[in-house]
Amino acid sequence: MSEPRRLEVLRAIVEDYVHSREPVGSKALVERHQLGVSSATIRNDMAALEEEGLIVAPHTSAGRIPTDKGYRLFVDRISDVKPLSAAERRAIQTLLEGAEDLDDVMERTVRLLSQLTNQVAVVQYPHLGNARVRHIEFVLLAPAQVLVVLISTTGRVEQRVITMPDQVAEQDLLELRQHFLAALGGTPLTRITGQLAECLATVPAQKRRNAGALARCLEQLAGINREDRMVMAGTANLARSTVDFPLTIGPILEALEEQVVMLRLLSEMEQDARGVSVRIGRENPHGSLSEASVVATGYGPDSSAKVGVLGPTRMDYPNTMATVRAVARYLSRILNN
Amino acid sequence: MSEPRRLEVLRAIVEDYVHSREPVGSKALVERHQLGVSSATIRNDMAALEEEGLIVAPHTSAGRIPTDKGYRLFVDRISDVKPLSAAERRAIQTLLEGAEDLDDVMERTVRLLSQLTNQVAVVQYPHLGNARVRHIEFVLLAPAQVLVVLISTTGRVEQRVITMPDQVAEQDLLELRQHFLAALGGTPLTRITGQLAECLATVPAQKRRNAGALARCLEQLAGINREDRMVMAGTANLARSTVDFPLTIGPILEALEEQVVMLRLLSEMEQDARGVSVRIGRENPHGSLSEASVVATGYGPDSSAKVGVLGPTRMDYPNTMATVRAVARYLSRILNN
DNA sequence: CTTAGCACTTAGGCATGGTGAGTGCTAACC
DNA sequence: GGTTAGCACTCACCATGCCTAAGTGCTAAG
Repeated sequence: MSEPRRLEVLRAIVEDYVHSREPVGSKALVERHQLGVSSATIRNDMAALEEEGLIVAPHTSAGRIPTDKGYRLFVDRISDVKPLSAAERRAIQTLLEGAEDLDDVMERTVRLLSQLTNQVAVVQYPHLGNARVRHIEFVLLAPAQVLVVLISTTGRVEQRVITMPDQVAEQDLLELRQHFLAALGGTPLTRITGQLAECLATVPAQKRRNAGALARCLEQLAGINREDRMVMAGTANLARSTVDFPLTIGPILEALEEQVVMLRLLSEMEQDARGVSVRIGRENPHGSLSEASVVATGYGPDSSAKVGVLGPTRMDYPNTMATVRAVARYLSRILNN
Repeated sequence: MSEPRRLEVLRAIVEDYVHSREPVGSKALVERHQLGVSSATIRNDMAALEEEGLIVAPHTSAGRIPTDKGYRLFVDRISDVKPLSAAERRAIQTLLEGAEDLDDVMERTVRLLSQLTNQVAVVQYPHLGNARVRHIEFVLLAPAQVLVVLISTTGRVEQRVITMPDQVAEQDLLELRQHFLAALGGTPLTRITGQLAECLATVPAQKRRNAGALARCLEQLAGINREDRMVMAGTANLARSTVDFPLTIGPILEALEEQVVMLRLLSEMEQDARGVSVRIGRENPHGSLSEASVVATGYGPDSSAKVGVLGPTRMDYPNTMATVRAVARYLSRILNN
């Protein structure tokens, strides 16, 4: 009972099951694959695979289906990441290059990914990373209303309108802006709190209240960590793929709506050597995802933000992994500009 | 066979069916409601109602369920809009008042609405309405990179970073800004294209290319009509309510993801005298929504942006209508500040 | 180690029959 | 006229039993 053939049998089972959605038996297996042995031999192999917990029979006399562990072995040791077709590459490239701003890029990415994989796609907004303060603007909208704009070195712009405690003149705002900018310019967004305190100390007392309000606002703007935002698309695919066991779609939709759950899950996923990370079925922390798999990878300069898809454990891993990886690469490239 | 009693029977059927999800028969009806007549009489009434197309029997010997037309009559003539409980009112108020910016308000609104109604909630971003240009800012980020900011009188801020065709000095930008602002200040966002053309004509030739780039960008920013954006929550509720007939959930999810479909649907809905608008089953344009109902209403100063929910035709209309209306009112109030 | 053969298990399809809910109709009643 | 009781009739639904096809594990031989 040779080890390599047993793996080959597992691969065949996974591939057939992913394709047909039905338990696959020994006879069907020898018919559809060139294994060079009889069904009886396959049965022996299958018994061994079942012994190892890689496949199970749903009932006494049905074929076998892979377990989570079986998929895991398949993903880790057996499957190759299939290269994408040229057409797919072109589609990704042209679609992403047409994007106008960051929101648009994110939007297009999820749509594209969900269409290419026929699954639910998810993308996390890029990290602030080591972004620093590049510009600050205070714009007087009304006697006591100020638009505060904070621009980081990554090109990210955050803004908010606040109401000032005291009336404020245009000239004052300009001065305050210079003052803050001088103190904060080049400071990492994660560190501006300390600088702001120092900075405030040197402001003349009668402007202190206004300056304090502005400072608090800047602090909040810097704290808006986009990394905890995500975009999603393709939930309709979920309905299609769970048509056989619609019991689980509710919990999965709930988990997806609870973005916190997905975000934690994504950030926990470390990518392996091949550049993608896979969580299969019960490997997922959240119980409601016990029949779902997540394929994700990082993108961007430090690969800290994640992009990926979610689908049934019975998914086409090689293809999905390839697509996710490709999209992440193009995404990184686009964002470098 | 009195007309009022027949309507009473229809009401009873609708209420029971919404509650139990099962066809309701004549006997059960007289037991659960004080109709003062026997089941035989009810049968006669039911036959008449079926004749009018207000109810149907799924098969020969089951109870009756309301048709779309039956729900329509129920909504239009029979049901009252139930007032919300004090607790619900408080919940709405406190939750919405805690919001920080517009995005946050939208987000909280859909979550709240989907939780209160146990359905899918949808809210359209407010219209630009008759917003006018209030401020323009050009911020030099790098030798040829400029952040363009457009602020409207409604407090909306749109921004984008563009790359200039030629190098540009800080001073030039300041002048261009003054120039544009002088020409555009107070112009409705919908009309700035003409003004921009005039304005460009008076720019010195060597600055023309840069000015043109900035003008195009401003035009685009003004054109970003937030009205064609919407936020959605509670898709998981959809799965729960379609647990009986999961066939339709796929198409509905698709329609929801195709935001265009929903947006057109929402904007087509005119609210009636009671301040809410209802589309029932096949009244919806899109075929995939033939088993769904939409309850929506306008909010904001001119009630042009819409907020509403989507659920199965078998929904608790009185409650849903009351909740949608209440949320819309609080939403309008919040946005007035 | 591989294979053929065989006994064994079981899901799923199909016909059968019984049951209960609900109907429509008719004839009597107020 | 509207209302009611009674009754025959219709189906969905369920349980039962039977059969078949698929697939297995095991054993003994190659």
